Amino acid sequence: MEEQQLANLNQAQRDAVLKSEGPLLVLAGAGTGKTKVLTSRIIHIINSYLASPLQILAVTFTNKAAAEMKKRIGEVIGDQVNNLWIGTFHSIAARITRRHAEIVGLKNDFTIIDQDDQLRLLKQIIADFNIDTKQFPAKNYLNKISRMKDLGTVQSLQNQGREDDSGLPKLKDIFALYQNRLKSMNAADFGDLLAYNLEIFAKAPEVLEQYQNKFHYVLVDEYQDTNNVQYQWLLKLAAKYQNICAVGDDDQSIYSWRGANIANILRFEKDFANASVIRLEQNYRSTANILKAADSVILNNKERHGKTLWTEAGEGEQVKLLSFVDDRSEAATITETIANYARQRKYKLSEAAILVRAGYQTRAFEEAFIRASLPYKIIGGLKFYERMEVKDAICYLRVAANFGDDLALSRIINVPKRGVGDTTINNLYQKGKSENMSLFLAIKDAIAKNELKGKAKDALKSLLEQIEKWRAALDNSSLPDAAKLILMESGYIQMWQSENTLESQGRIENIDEFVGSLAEFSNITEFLEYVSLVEAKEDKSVQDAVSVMTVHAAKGLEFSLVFIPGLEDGVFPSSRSMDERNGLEEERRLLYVAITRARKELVMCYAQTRFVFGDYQSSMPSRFLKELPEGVKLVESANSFSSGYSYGAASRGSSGYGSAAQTSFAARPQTLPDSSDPFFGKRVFHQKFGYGKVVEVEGSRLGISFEKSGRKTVMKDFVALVA
DNA sequence: TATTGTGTTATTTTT
DNA sequence: TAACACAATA
Repeated sequence: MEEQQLANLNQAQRDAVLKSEGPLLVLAGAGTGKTKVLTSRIIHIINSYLASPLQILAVTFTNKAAAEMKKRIGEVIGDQVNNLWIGTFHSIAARITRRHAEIVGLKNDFTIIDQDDQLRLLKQIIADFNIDTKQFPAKNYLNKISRMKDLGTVQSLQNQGREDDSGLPKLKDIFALYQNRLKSMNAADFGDLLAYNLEIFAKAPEVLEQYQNKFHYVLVDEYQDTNNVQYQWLLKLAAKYQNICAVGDDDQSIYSWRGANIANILRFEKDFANASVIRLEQNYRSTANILKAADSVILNNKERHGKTLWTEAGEGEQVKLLSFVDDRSEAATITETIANYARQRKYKLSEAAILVRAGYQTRAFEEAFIRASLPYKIIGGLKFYERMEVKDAICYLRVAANFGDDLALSRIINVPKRGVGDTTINNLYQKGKSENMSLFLAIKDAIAKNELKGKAKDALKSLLEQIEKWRAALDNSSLPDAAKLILMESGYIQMWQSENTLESQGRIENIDEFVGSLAEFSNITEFLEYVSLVEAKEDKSVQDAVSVMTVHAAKGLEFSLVFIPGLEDGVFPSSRSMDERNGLEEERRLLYVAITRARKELVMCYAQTRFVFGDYQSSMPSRFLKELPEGVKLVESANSFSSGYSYGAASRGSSGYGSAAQTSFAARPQTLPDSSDPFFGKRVFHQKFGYGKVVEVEGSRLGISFEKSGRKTVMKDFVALVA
């Protein structure tokens, strides 16, 4: 059994599995079998009796990754898998916090609030502060507070006499109030879960010791994405046995804006004495050409351990680079290419993916796919439990389950409309605050003391009565039955029914699905824990469809055929990143992630002009394209006039503008501004911008002062000289 | 209180 | 463009 496990591994993988003692960093490149190593390692530890499952801690970032590992391990060791401490950072931290909640001033049934609730709460708090919310939106406070929790800089804010560097007025006070309110609601946000663990460990060393003694082996997935608090947490838990195995890829660190600190993986050997480092460099996913492209891009980064992926697979198809006049022809041609491949049975639709830098780019593809009637799915966006109607429904349940849940109550108090306006709600909220009672009790009190008038009074009175009745329903009937009753009696379903649009019908369907899904839970608490920490199951509605998603969302996935559109300065790399510190390195890693998703074919594209936020923007090809290896050819200068959308025009265009066809874009030497160029100073015509005069020439790029649209930079191939 | 109009502003989002 | 917040109004 043991030998069979090891026989499936290459030398480096085997080394990583067998080196069970002491700190180990496994630098696992894309597609090198990192999950295999993690699972084999755990199986090896158990089967060699180095430790029992209860003594192993394995943390991931996503439920998906945790579930995958659990499944693979379970296939070998059976039910024992359930004794492992395996899960996301947040779920394990929640588990520990619940056990010792009293140490941090919570009850063990505290609720975990999501971003929506966080924002709602912050808005309430900020409202009392006379802050210009235009200049300083609550969102900014939320971001800052989350980041502080990730980075563990909360203490420094509290201890400092002066305000912090964020420029957000009263941040310190608002933060303090925010924490107070959470505490009094017996609630914690995501950042708190980890932070409370550290607080527990600090306040109760015997508790820390208990866990340190318990966990003989600690394993971490995606180590490059850990934030400072997670890092401290791991350091503490692994302190006694020092058997920490961190698996990750510094080249795939793409979440710094969420607090991930790439330094954690870069300085691993300094943090842990006698640490070993093993590199997994044999790639089982992509062709040699794709790996070459990935490597030659990432080589330009300085902040990295350095590794080179290789494969036993052949060269494969050449990586392609396409250029377009605009984003619509880009989308049209990509769509057509995928459709052709599918028709030829070369790739199934589900084997193709379009990876974009930013969400707004998906729209052009959505339109193109609808036009071509090709099945597609946009991955990302709202998750099931985040949809408005589902959240509303959940909040009804939350209020019924817990009258003190102010956040949930304030969400549904006037949905459907009950004639309870902002002023009423605000007054009640103030009353609750000054008399130190929940919103629910404040309303009750106000009704008893006759402090409300007419419409609002009657509406709130009956709402309160209903809520109390619903609590009984929750106690006495099954979860789906209770939910059905609540959503009917509250008038919530009726509200959507009377709207009677396609959209509202969809919402009702979602509500039905939501109610049905409740059957899997035995009580409301169990369900609420599930929604707060576990993402909804995957959308299984469309099977064979092209995937369109952001590069971030594609991490960890693979596709035979990958398109990366929008490779222009300002899109990829994004304009914001270009002036952020270390921004470009992270963008480059992002591109590296995108490239390494491809198994067989990779097509990269850029467009001359792009319709962004209501008007046309012209842009230069991405600076990263210069970093591609020589073999990557601009194979086709594909043009079409967006007005026609015609595929015929696209192919005609490619012969008409063939001058770029044979040029190796990436290999072309950098040229300096050239005033001797034949274009310089000439009057030219551009399809989109009309007539203009060339005022600057840099290689194939022309700076043109257009008569109508002003100064733009465009590629030489897209303008024609006029007499 | 609810509706309508105006202005502002646009990355990435594992829990 | 389109989504959102907020102010002015019915």
